Amino acid sequence: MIALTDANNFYVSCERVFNPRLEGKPVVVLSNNDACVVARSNEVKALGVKMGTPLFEMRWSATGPEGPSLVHEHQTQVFSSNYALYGDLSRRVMEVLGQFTPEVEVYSIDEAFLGLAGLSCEMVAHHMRLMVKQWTGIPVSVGVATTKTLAKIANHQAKQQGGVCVLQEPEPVLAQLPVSEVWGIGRRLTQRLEAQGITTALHLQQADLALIRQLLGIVGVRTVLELRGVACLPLERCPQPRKSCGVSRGFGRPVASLAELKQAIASYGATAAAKLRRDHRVAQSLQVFITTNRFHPQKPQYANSETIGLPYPTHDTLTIVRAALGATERLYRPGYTYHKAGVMLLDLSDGAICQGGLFRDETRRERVGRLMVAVDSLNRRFGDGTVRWAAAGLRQEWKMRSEWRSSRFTTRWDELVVVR
DNA sequence: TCTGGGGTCCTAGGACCC
DNA sequence: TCTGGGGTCCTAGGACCC
Repeated sequence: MIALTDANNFYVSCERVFNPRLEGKPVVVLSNNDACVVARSNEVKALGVKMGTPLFEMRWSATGPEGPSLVHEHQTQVFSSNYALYGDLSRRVMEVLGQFTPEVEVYSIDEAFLGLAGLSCEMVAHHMRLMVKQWTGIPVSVGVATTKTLAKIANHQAKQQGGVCVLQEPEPVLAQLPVSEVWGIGRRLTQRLEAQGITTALHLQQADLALIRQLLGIVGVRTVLELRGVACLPLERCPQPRKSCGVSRGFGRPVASLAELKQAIASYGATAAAKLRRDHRVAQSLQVFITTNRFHPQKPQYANSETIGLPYPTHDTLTIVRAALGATERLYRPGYTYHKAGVMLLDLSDGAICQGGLFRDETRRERVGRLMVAVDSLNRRFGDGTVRWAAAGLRQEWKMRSEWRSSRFTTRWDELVVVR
């Protein structure tokens, strides 16, 4: 049997751990740039606010721009996202789960698959829920079934039944479940299936495999088999090393000048390079993209990207940022207001395996390597941003909005919770 | 005024090889 | 008259997930 644990309204729950006054109140957490709702407390879900709703729409009202604001009328508590906090609490939740079995696959920031072979499912599921809540403050739901896809559905059930569901006989549940709720069936595939009269998970489970192969490809066939209890997706205990690593952001205000665009790209490139070093990976190429705001079609639109090969696989900020800035100069067109930009590092490989370059300056490589180690350790010890790159600018007026971020209670000495 | 970010996998088509 | 078959690699686009 496989369990899927999934935290309830995870980001909202993280905020409540350090601010119990939020309990029972409507709470939302916003995406980057304070743009969209990405986590909702049950109270907010009950108000009919959809996942992904832009904040400005919530500030209008449920009925349109003229009505009373959902935020004000219901005293909704609004938070900017605080990934330092959520990431750390996620790590703690996973650590607790790891005490029940070594068979843990961390699937996302708030979900894990667990192999329960040889364990008493019902008992373990309840115990896990209790321990995670007691030791981290985070409420989780646990679904158990014979395959990952069915465990997802069991978890969906658990959320409506007090937190635990062991799915022995899936069929009655599948009959009630819209096909769009099945893991792996998104918006487009739902349309394709519905056109064939396949509207419930049970229809999908019983569909003809040849038809599914044609309609949804090999991935869809796996989904159908998984619904039938044939495991096609193994538990992945060791995360596969990343193949790409990107950093992109929308700007806090429109950016028109090349100088500011280059600051942003330098900043994102430096962040991406630091991630690479943390993972002990190196990149062989990179891509830079810039774009105007597609939500303002009446304004002139421009979006473009450039992919560049690096002279040798590297994770050094100087090489990466220099290459990214060169691309930015070639991509830039005056006369537009830019809204978003990003740097993606591609063709990643293991940094421990280093292919020397025929014309590579080994002395410089070693010196730059030592510089990176120094910068990383200072930032690790004293907090991100302690040492920054001048190319990223000092004032950074383009920086994303983050007006309502709570403290980083668990990862910054100067932001510890205060008890009066 | 205000509309997220970071990933993965699969497929089809083109270029190229023998 | 008649123009193969089998394979790899790369890329872009489309789909999905949280």
